[in-house]
Amino acid sequence: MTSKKTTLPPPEDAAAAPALRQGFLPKLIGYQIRRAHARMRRDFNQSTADLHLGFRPGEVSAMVLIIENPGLIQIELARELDVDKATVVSLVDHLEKAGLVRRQRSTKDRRKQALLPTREGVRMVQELRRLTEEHEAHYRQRFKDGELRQFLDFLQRIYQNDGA
Amino acid sequence: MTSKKTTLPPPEDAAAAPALRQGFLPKLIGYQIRRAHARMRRDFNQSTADLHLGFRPGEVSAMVLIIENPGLIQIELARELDVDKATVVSLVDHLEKAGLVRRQRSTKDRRKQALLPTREGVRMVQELRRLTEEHEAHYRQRFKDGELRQFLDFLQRIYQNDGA
DNA sequence: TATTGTTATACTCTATAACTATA
DNA sequence: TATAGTTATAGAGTATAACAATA
Repeated sequence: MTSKKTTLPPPEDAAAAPALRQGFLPKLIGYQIRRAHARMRRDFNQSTADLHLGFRPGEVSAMVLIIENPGLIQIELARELDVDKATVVSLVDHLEKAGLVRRQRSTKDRRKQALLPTREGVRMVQELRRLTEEHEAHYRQRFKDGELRQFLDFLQRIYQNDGA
Repeated sequence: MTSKKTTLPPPEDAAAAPALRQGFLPKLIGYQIRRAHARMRRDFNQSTADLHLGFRPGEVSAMVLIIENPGLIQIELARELDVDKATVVSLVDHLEKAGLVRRQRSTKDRRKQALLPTREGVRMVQELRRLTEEHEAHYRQRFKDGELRQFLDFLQRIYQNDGA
């Protein structure tokens, strides 16, 4: 799937080790979700690096949100991404330097920075979308249609904190 | 659930914003898993911080694996945690300084460092287990029994990379 | 006073590369 | 030569605190 140039050991080389006892870990949502996330993130980063794109998951999300909601202000982006406003500043700095978005002070409320995609930004998201879908396909194929819908729903239940 | 002392915006304050358009993001496993993981990790860290324990998810996993497999060597721990061996060195350093594990050179193969829990380590894991189960309960309650089993199975499908 | 954005700073997590010692 | 562990270093990702401009 990806070109492995790392020093990481081959994961789950079935014949290699006699399988460790994991105690109560496998029953923990937190444990399983951490491993699954780390696996996907590493694969994704490797994929973008292979194409000399160097985009990270959070940047793709931000670009999509800006394109879908042109004029989005930074504080709203922070809320949507569930990160601090200071984190968004450096994220947008990076996207702006790459020529993918531009900031525009709101004339109504001059505290606000509206975010707008550039033409290059729109083009890049199209490319990143193709890459992302390709990456996703490797994982989606492990699920039947109904299972995928349910999996996404389960993940959303974790994110939504009303029940907590 | 946790004492919020951060500057993060209140997440999902339903009445606050008119809900952004998310484009294709919600259909992405990668997007949903990233958000879900970030939410759980933040809550967990906050919980341990509140108790002045300061343990992170990866450390709990490592401690459980060492207790369940006394004499585990570092390279095996790295493989199980799916991280580089250098990462394990600093992880074990931390646990050793906290008095929870000790290293013991293998006499058979003096390259290997066997990891053994201290009495204090065993005691700490009992405490961390209680904390972890309490933390998990907030999320588990959003799932029926069958759903939880299926959710854990789905997450494992992501982690296992044979199908990729 | 409260909000938006910014800067400065720091901490966690993790990887890579180069090294030592052992096999 | 290959493996286990270590050290040094660096980068991504994120948070906190203090601040300026604006409301």
